[in-house]
Amino acid sequence: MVRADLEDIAPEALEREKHKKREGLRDLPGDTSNVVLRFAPNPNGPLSIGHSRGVVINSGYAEKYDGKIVLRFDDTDTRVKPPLLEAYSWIEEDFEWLSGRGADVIIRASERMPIYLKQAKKMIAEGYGYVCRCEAEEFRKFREGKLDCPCREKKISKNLEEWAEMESGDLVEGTAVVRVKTSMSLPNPALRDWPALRIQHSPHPVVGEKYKVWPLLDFQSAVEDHMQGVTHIIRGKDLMDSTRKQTLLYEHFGWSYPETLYWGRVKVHEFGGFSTSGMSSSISKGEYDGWDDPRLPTLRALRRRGFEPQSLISLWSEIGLTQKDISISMQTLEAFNSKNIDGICERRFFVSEPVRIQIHGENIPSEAKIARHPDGLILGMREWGVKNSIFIQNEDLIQAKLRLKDFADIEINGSNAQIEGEERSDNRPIIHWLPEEISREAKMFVPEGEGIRELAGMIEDFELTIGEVYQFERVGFARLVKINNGVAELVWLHN
RNA sequence: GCUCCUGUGGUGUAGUACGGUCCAUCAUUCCGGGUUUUCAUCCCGGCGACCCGGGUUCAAAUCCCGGCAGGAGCACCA
Repeated sequence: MVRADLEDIAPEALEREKHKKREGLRDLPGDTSNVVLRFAPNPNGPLSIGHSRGVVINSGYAEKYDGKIVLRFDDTDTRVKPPLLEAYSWIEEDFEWLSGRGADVIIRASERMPIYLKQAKKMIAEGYGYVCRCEAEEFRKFREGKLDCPCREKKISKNLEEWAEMESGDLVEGTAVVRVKTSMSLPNPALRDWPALRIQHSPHPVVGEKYKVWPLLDFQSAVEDHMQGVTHIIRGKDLMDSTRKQTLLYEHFGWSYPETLYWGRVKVHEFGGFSTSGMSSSISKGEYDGWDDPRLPTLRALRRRGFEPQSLISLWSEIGLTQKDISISMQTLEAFNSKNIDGICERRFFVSEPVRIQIHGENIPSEAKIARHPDGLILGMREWGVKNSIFIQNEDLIQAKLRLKDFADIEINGSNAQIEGEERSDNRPIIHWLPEEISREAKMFVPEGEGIRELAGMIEDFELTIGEVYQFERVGFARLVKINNGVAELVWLHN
């Protein structure tokens, strides 16, 4: 009835935008007039592909709302995940490479300790925090049984006294912790009097032995987000309870908690269980060459192989911000990358497992010209001098009649090839090849399972630039990383 | 055990707040074809999905209830 009326009055009102996929990032909730976002990694290694989601999504929103982004190093643990001094600048570089710009504000939690310590003392003084002397195991029982820990009822003055002992270093590690006094009867056990600061006497790589008490993530992060005026927190949904814990703290301090969004767990099919600390120890054991080893899921490795930052941006934008736990494949990233680089990569030949053959014929052309790029996106030709001796791939040798790309039709007999004509005369297979004079020894490193396969071959020695990604025709994309004793070293990218 | 999150083709995603026009979008993979002196790029076509069971309703991917499955937190890690 209503619908029938509408059809008369305003038929366009019934038109619904269907069959359309939403483009770009979903709108941010809340006040978006002055967006401040943050990206907060632990500086215990360079950024990995997993971190890249945070960089891409946060920078995407910063751009969308003309907001600011804070890069904060959460380096308040010297024991379990100790900071790596070099990692701070690595991360800044990785961030800039990926987002195309530096962060608006860069801070290290370790440099902001006075603020956290002051806030902790305030919390204790106001009776919202207390020094708990229970052992971890002991407290676990109280938490599980919804029982108050005896330390909970201590007088504020006593708590402040013990806090002073913690700060001064008089208390040894493990003998005291500052807890936020929420409630022990909360249905969610994670929120019951959660720990905010603990004693750590081991030196910090940045500030040394200056501090004896260090905040845990939930406390440090909560305080710092407020100090920086963060309006929107985008974090993994494994940190949902952090939001709940921190909200309780904010309520106590009379602050208002930022809008919070979450993403789910991401697994990259090709990279099973890599953790920053795991990679770190594998590298020091010599199992990998370094953080940019092509088998590693670090941004440095992807960069070294030849991935463009735009490809990561496309990937994460396509995935968007969802709370689903997902499992993605490098194939998807590679598809984006192929599209991004195909038009800008010069073509070259790489003859793997080369076989030398002699070419014979009446009038062998003395030179060959092959386009730098087949679609003319890059102008110009690769020009070679040609004599009798050439290399072709061992696997191409089995064919009898072949065409040497952009050169001549041939027929192979043993290790000799007869030229049948320069023009293409039929649709015999076309292979890539190299005159001996233009060939340079090369090694291509192809990650394969746990190891790296070293593919020996000859690379076309025509205007090679170190650091450049080339598309090797009929082979795939690879990056020229160096020329070592005359041997070109290539790192495989993808097909 | 307690608390929480998520379930749309092989993978990822749109649609779900306001139920219909959704025989369900787009990307990627895969399959087939076209262009191409690369097994690249590009173009065309195809296969393929609403976790299950009830309920409400003329009508459910969408609302309700109950299952099931996957993931996370309950660290003196981040």
